[in-house]
Amino acid sequence: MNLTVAEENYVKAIYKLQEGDQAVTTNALAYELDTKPASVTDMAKKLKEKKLIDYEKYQGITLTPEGRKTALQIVRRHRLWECFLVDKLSFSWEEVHELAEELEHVRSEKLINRLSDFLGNPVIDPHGDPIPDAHGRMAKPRPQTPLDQANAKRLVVTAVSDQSTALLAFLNAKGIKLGTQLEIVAHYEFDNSIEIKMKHLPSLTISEQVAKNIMVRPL
Amino acid sequence: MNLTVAEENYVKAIYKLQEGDQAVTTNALAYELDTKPASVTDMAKKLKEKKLIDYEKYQGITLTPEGRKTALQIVRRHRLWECFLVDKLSFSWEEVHELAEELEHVRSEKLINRLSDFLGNPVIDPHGDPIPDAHGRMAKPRPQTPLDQANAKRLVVTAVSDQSTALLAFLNAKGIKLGTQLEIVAHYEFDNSIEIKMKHLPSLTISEQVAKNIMVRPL
DNA sequence: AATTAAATTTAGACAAAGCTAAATAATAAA
DNA sequence: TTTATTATTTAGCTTTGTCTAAATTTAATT
Repeated sequence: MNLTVAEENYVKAIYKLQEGDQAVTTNALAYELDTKPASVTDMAKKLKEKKLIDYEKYQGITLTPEGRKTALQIVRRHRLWECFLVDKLSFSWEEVHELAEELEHVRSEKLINRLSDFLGNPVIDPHGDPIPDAHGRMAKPRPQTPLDQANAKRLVVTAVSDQSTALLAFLNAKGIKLGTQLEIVAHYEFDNSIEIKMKHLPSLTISEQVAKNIMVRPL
Repeated sequence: MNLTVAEENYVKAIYKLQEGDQAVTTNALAYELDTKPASVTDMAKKLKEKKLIDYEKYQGITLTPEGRKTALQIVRRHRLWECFLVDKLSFSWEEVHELAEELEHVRSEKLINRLSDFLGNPVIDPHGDPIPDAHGRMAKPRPQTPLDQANAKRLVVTAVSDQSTALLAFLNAKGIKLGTQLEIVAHYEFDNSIEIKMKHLPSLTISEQVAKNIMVRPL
């Protein structure tokens, strides 16, 4: 099936938002893709036509098996390019997302399989996310929660989910990166902030807004 | 300046067709881009607006200095990706054109400069064409003529200019590739064919049509 | 159950990039 | 220098992906 770049981006976003079998809402998708709900409705009709999603008016969106397969291909391409940029071209992990976002739309099985071989068939990308293989099989993402929902005290950063350049640059400035160990000092409900502490550094207060995008697992 | 993929393709094609100061015609550009003259006229107006070309009704198209700079950036990206695909991912030279055609539209100076470093800053691509450096400077293409216009007898293949997949596959089947040495046995005017001979192989007849796209230099 | 609020969809419009068919300009031929 | 031919442009339409504003449906709250 020949998809446009826009269609691929929708499929990828639906995959990202679809937890389990819950349908993705029009609004959530519009927010994720930085577009308007009306545009999402339009595209939903097209993707349904192409049998990539199940969609009934007002009922939200879920990927079909075919749609899921497509999404996994795109995710594979994205994550392999991220590996390439970091491992071979010495980019830092917070720089690669936007570039991979473009490179992922070059559709060639042969290219991507050779790229994978060239990189030694990696199974996780620089953000700690697993890479689907050529058949769409992928390691289960390690149990991770957003930092604002973590209950354990001592944690390690495993990924950053909403990969806007601004956020990544912010984290970089604070010295927070993949593998960073930190502990939660306090969670202030009254102003939605979290105080964290990293070794050898003074403690640091961040907003829940930011914390939501930092994925961690217990150490 | 932010160009669309279509605009980049036009600029690149104009660069390719513009020999010296001669203006490129609407028809030639339409043929090169596999589109219609009316579409070229439309795009010419946009590119003039963006100051990438000089264009007056019925007078043909030439690149402005700014347009030439843009074209050289695109050519640089294209040729570096071709090197990457051949040198690092083991593609053969006739496979890479279409992939590079897509990769070239990922616009990032940093990416392309790092890619160049990673490849050892090559100065010619797998087709034998020179690669512009980061400032748009490029070695003069070596003196080469299309095979149908060669006067010397003993020749070496330096490039293939019209890089359609069909043509490249045809040449591959015949064993003609970059660096192949051959001699012209005879040029038959009456049916526009050329008989050539490669070492250790029986002689071979090809059409002028094909020969036009094989660039050679005297050996 | 009725009303309000929120989410979603429809209707109509726009920009980009292309097309066809018709009109016009430039060039070549008689 | 007319006429015929070829090249180019214009006019109007199509598709893709987006938008805003209005209408409608679903969900939440009285």
